[in-house]
Amino acid sequence: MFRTHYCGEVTDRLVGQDVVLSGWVNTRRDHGGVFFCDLRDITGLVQIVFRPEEVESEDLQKLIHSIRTEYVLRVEGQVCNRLEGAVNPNMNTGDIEVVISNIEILNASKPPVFDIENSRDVAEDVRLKYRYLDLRNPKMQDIFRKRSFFIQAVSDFLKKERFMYVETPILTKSTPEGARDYLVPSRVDNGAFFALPQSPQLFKQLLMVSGFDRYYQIAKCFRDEDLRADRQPEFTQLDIEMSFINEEDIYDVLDRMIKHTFKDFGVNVNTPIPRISYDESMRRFGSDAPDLRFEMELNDLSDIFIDTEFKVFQSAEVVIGLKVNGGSSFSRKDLDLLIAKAKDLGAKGLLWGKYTDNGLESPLSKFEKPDNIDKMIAKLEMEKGDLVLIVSDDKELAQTVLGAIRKHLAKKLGLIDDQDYNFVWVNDFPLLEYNEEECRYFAKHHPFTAPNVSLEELNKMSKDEILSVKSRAYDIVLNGVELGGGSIRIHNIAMQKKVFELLGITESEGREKFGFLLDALEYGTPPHGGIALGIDRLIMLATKTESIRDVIAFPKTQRAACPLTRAPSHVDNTQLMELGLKLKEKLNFENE
RNA sequence: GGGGAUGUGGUGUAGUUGGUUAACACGCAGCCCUGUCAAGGCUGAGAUCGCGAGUUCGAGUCUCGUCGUCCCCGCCA
Repeated sequence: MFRTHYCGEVTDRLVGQDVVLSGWVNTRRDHGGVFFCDLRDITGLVQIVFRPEEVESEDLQKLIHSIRTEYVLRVEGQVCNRLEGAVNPNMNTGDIEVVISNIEILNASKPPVFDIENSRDVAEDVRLKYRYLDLRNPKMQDIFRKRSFFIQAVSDFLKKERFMYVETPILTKSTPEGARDYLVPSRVDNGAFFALPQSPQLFKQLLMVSGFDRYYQIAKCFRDEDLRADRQPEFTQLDIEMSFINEEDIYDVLDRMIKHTFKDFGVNVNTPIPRISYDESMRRFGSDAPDLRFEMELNDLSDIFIDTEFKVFQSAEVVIGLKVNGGSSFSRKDLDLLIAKAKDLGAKGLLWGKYTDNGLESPLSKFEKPDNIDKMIAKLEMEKGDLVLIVSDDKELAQTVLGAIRKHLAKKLGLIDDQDYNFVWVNDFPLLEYNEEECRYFAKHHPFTAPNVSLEELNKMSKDEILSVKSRAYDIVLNGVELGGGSIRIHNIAMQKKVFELLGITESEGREKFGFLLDALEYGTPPHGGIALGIDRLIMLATKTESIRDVIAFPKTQRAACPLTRAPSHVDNTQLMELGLKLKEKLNFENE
């Protein structure tokens, strides 16, 4: 028997009892005679004491002094109250200790590459190379415990709501829209490739066609795009789909699910979760994932400057201002940094104005009528000491740039209460967006999202009118981070064909890429819709971690590699030949 | 593809305007030590400063290139 109790659960109620514990040596304090050791397992630490006078065997004494950090031990002993003055209030089990009668080294350990307790301060590539050591850190284990509890709470909730868990293929078909696919070559059909799913989107729709009614899955998804602090090529979604529902049913189930599951994080979520339209969110917050934990809204100043003689304003679609309370204390350098940031985000520039006792100190004063400046100050309700930041540009760009600056400043100025969990639904997205580079329309969500107009209406519309059509898509946003999104799907073949047409997907292309879906739509597809939540991001927010890598047990580095396994790796030619593959010769510029 | 940051014993850091034996803490090894919990004391080992080239009498320090890691833009929901 390896244990009767877990280390962190040895309490003063067990005083006098004999226990068996197993775990790792967290720290050891060897006094030559008496020997202390904090033994660690998944539940925490407990101090074990070895007193030489209580053990006769000299071999055992030798063994004890050979114990090193991270050795794996099995100990037998008696739970005792600690001696007077020896209680450790910083330890959960600090009022007791286990006095050892026997000890067994189950396994030795090389000295750990880094200090387990402080592993989070170690360079990340080292942590990832020795991830199994990094994950011994209790803070890391706590993250994964929360992650696990969340998944279990979700499953419990969805079970009660009559959802069925179904697994969908990992080896599937490459589809044109969306992110770059990860490809897997077929051995049986050389030259053909599977793709790893970017999401189980089409399969869950097919399950609705099958009459499964309500489906969910903890689904691994793969997207071969560049990584970020909150983006991994392989990530996990909570994928949900429901039949015979509309948006309200989605909002209802998700509101209750989020409330239920966030209880585990000690967070009370007020429901119903408020909703905001895409247009309003862009207008007020400059983002389709607004952070509502603080105010500081964007303000459209276009009408004030309608008669401007300032060329920059004349040529722009909109003039948008962002008032920063107390911002006139910003230094020239602060402002330069903001200007650089704005330009980095694609703005042509960023104007500023400090409202002080001398009026508005601003580069704008040279060019703009005093009257207009006064109107702006009035509209923004500026007070002495405030700052205004102005971007004039195309509408979406100006909004996005100021939206990013808004978030940046809120962080910098400490406007955000980090105990706050602010959920919001964003809906009424445009159905389509125009891509300038490829000169065609793309689905804002994906090509299977239902428009919120009927097919008859859609057929009657001009190109311009169609651009203003909204979709039945929705995103759930937490603290300015898009947690997930979904939509009511198209369940009618004619509508699906129409949307493909709008997207420039030809009849034959649609048939080739999505033929199975088009077929299915003709066999009695129920109205349906769903949503997918990014589990990794959700756990990041719930555990207040800065990096998605902290909530994934074995994550990839920015170059999409795994320092632990050294994947991806080269394979030998036999393997390639079986797959009908040959590597392109590497170009060699040795003799320059 | 672009911009930025960074790389010094096992780990975390220091290293002044280029100057000779690269410092400190933790860890590690040996010895001592019976109440510690960052145990303590003594002794010791361990880095040619990511790699390559260059400038220089002399490079951890300057220049260029390269590789890794991280952040951001593009890309991606």
